[in-house]
Amino acid sequence: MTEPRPVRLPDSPLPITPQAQPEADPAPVAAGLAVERVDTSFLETLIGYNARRAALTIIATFIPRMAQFGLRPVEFSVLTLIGHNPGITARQLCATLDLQPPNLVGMIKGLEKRSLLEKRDHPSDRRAQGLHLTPAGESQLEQAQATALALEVDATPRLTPLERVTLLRLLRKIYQPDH
Amino acid sequence: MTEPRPVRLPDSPLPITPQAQPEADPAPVAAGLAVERVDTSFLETLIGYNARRAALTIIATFIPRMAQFGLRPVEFSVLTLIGHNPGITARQLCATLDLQPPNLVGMIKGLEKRSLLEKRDHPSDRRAQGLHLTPAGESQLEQAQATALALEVDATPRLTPLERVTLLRLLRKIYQPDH
DNA sequence: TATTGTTATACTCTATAACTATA
DNA sequence: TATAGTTATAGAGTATAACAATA
Repeated sequence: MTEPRPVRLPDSPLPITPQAQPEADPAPVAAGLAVERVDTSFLETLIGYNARRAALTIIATFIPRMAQFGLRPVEFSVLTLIGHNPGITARQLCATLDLQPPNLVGMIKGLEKRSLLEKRDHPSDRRAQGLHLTPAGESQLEQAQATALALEVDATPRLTPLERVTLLRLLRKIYQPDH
Repeated sequence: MTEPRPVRLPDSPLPITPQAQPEADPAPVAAGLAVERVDTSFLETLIGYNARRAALTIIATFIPRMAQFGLRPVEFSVLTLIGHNPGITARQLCATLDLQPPNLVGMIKGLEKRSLLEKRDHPSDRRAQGLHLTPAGESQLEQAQATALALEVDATPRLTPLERVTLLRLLRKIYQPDH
């Protein structure tokens, strides 16, 4: 077995500088030295890694604060889109939020059972149903949206208003390829 | 039942401009009009929503390209950290990547069975084990890292190099509160 | 023939409780 | 008493196949 060797890449965009390694020991220690500070420099060069970590951080604040409304992240998105788009269909929700139709069925059913939304006949397609908020749903959504705006700022306290705008613009460029 | 009313917030950071609504109809249509273009303006003001959508977009490219190495996103992160931090413990991996220890056990076991990493005695704590890549693991990791760097650029074609640097910096400010 | 909504189902991911060996 | 690693298990999230009604 060879001496543990830090991985290096030829084209790394940032210098990869691992911990100082133990010099060759006269009495070789099979286990090596303990790691004191974890080097995360390579992962931090990856947008996917950083975006995922940031999203999970905000969601970790979102979930407990939205629990008062009984809304999980995707349920909040669904309710928001119905509120701003009365008569939207399940198919349109799936396309907009990148959901699989079977996974939306139970969600709609639950929100309907809680009297937050209702299905109506679609005006031109008898296969489809238009989704509409009830007055209770609209009231709930208004409070939930205010909570969402406030918690986002609380969850990202180190971002300035300008940085927020910049960040939103760059993130949209990733998942909206044709805008 | 009242006329469908678009939700408005007093303090919305961006103007919320829903679709033009149907004027009051002399013969009231219970179902309303169909939605033509979905208004997502409110969700697009939320960093959490945009970060999640962007992360999922990149991961959707990551998964099929990393399948050739049999590495899923978290497995790639684990292998990377072990490669750059020989002797790191499971506890340190969990703390760094925000994983639950029980969820790491099977992953380590699988990577060990594939001879990509090995456990060694920890030099000072007999409860813990130091994790090290095998030569096969290091080789695999080098190729996987090169693939990860390339696919990120492919998955975010509309970002300039400067925008990438800016985005990484802002995302890190979210999930690294004390840097 | 294609699409909307649906059911059933399976697979992955994540979280909690409880245990052991050691610090 | 606290911590590192582990087991078992439950829940949430996500994916595919197949179907009825309608386009």
